[in-house]
Amino acid sequence: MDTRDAVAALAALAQETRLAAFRLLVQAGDGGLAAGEIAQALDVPAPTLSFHLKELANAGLVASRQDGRNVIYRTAYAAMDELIAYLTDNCCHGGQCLPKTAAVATAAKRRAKTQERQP
Amino acid sequence: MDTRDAVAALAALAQETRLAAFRLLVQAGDGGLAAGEIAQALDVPAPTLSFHLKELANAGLVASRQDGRNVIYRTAYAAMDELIAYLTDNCCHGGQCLPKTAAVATAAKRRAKTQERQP
DNA sequence: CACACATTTTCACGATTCTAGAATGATAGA
DNA sequence: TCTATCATTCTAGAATCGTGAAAATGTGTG
Repeated sequence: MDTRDAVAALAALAQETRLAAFRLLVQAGDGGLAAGEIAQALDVPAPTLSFHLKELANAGLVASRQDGRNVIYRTAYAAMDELIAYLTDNCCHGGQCLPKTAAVATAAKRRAKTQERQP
Repeated sequence: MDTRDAVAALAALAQETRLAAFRLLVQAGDGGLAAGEIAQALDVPAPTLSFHLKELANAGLVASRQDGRNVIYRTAYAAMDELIAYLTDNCCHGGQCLPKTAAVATAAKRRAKTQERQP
């Protein structure tokens, strides 16, 4: 994940409704949630939610699939993982944040070598 | 760190110039950097940088101190740690992101009990 | 095919954010 | 005190973002 992607992911999460929607999807797990369910749970008009889900999708943080006439959204854990790896690696130089987070920084570096997931 | 703080921190980092400044400060380490040095390094006009540094400071991600006629900024590692803890805890439910990041989630929970740093 | 329903797209408006020139405040040295 | 330097605040214009009504698209059912 490069800086451009990181800024996009951070911007996607830096909005109350979107963060709430994302957290809801994380809670929902791999099964995901229909757009309507999210809209109802968050008490947000459908068009507004659709706008935000699109933002999250553009940032690669969620994926969608059609299920009948519903659209099911689910979190893309890989993207979230990459974001956290970016933060621990670039913004916690040498694991200065917390001793325990240093372990992740190294995991992040290892991931960087493996590279290429989602095109 | 509650959701409000998390959104503020994410918003603070979700901007190219601010993320670049923050990364620079992380690289600089505990010694920090003068506002002018950052402005020069990033090739950004002083008023623009000042605006962004203020945003970072408001989000609690950086701290400043006066040193002669310079103002030295340094990263507030605790805040960054809390942000990462929030993300791993709330957006990687059960460490689904990556096996290795699960360790951090537990560290985050442990931190939550310890609580209270910076007022 | 016609209908009902879920979602997305389009559009317009107001609010917020980003940018940088000009002016102001603070500090050190002559 | 005067001057130079560094940083911030003031200000205004441009750009971006968030919102929700109305219309359009797609999907399953009768």
